[in-house]
Amino acid sequence: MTTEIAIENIAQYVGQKVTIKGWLYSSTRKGKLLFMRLRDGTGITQGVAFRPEIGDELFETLKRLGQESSLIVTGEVRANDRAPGVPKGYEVNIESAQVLQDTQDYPIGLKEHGVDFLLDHRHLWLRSRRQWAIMRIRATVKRAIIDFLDSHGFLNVDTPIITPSAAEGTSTLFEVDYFDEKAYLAQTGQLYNEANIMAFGKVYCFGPTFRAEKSKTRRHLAEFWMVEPEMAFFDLDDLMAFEEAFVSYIVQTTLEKRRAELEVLERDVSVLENVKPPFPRISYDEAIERLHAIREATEDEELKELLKIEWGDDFGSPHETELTKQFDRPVFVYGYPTAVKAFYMEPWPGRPEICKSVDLLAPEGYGEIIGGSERMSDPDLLVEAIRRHELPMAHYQWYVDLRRYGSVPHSGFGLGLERTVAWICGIDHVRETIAFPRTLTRMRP
RNA sequence: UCCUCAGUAGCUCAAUGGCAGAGCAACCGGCUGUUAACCGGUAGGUUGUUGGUUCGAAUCCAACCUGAGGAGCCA
Repeated sequence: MTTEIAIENIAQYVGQKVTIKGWLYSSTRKGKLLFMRLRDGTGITQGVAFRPEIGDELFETLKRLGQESSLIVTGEVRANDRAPGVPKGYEVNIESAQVLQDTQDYPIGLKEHGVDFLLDHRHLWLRSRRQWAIMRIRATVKRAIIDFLDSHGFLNVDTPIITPSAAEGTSTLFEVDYFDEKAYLAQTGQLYNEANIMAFGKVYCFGPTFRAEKSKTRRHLAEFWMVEPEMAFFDLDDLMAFEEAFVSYIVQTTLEKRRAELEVLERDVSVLENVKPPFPRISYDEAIERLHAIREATEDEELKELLKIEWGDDFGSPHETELTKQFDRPVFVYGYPTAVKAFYMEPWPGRPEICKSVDLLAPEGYGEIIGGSERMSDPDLLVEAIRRHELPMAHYQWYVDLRRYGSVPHSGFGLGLERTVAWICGIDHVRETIAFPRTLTRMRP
């Protein structure tokens, strides 16, 4: 009588006979001894086959199995410090095995490969240890996001993906044919969220979003996931306090639940352990001063050139990177110039040239993971802003209505899932944080 | 759209004007503690494409194709 187990729970079965259904990840032969690393989707463990114990026939069969062959093995679990795996330190002494398919010529070896090759084989690449760890962490981050919001009085309300016009009037969007009318894939659900909060108080949408920008960097995807919470009766200070609690919860939950995966990725978790409130808050004005000082101090001529900035300019990626290097946790930058931000942000009282916006920049060069703001609540100012940005007023009539019927101060933000996961995992490209990335040059597999 | 870099065996790379090579993977054999093992052997090539320079081009030149990194824009 054997128990079918998941490898992630193997520690509970030391001394017991178990069955594992999975795939051969790699194997090493040593004469009469055969070490088989087996994966079942929940972890990796080592199967040990000893020729005199299992007989020549089965030993020969197992010895010749190719990488990624599918099989079912049965044997006793024992603890052994030398055994590798996730979790490590356990192995199964193979007594019997059933081969479902002997795979030969699996394309992805255990040695290093180039990005182009790996992306062409993404459907198989997902099976490798690092990718497996990243996707498990992504699922945990997603779960933490939903749990936090659901337990803080938020209602999950889905927003449309097909929209009639650019919500913010800035990005390039994917065009679709909507029954002979031009429509676009949504780049944000925010405007709809603003309608929803007036009905439900606090809401969030969480889904895929689309940008047709021809961006070709480690921080960009054409299709990515964004969670957008929106809150009625929330000002900019409330917003920052909420965001830091939210991000801290996500990071601490991941640390707690995905230690083994972070270890696979060789992530320095001490950096993540710092991610607790309060986060430093600096104004845009102060950020510009800091950047000028950094620029003065650097000897690097190239960096000096990249860091050129004047009040009123938006930050580029080099600016964000240098700025975040000064802190050991995410940093808020608030009060950006109105001119570089979207039309709907509330003006700063007494300083109309800046607005009540706030971005959260992740440390270690990961850049902006959250963009948010207090939204404009005065109907007349909003109409004026829509005109100033030359947006089609007819499309925004309903949005202005929200300020005509019971307008309240309200705020919200969007958090990019892939950038957040990349930062938590400590990996250098967002394309590895989603199962099938869509980039400027890749739509397959 | 612009800038930079790359393309050679299934994979990762070397060969910079003179016989196209190595490691891994594959195949054959050996080993009772492997961890991307190790040891011996076998097989594996239209050097991204087209044109040019040259006695001779993977190497130099031009155009193109493909990919990567970055800028801009953004999460």
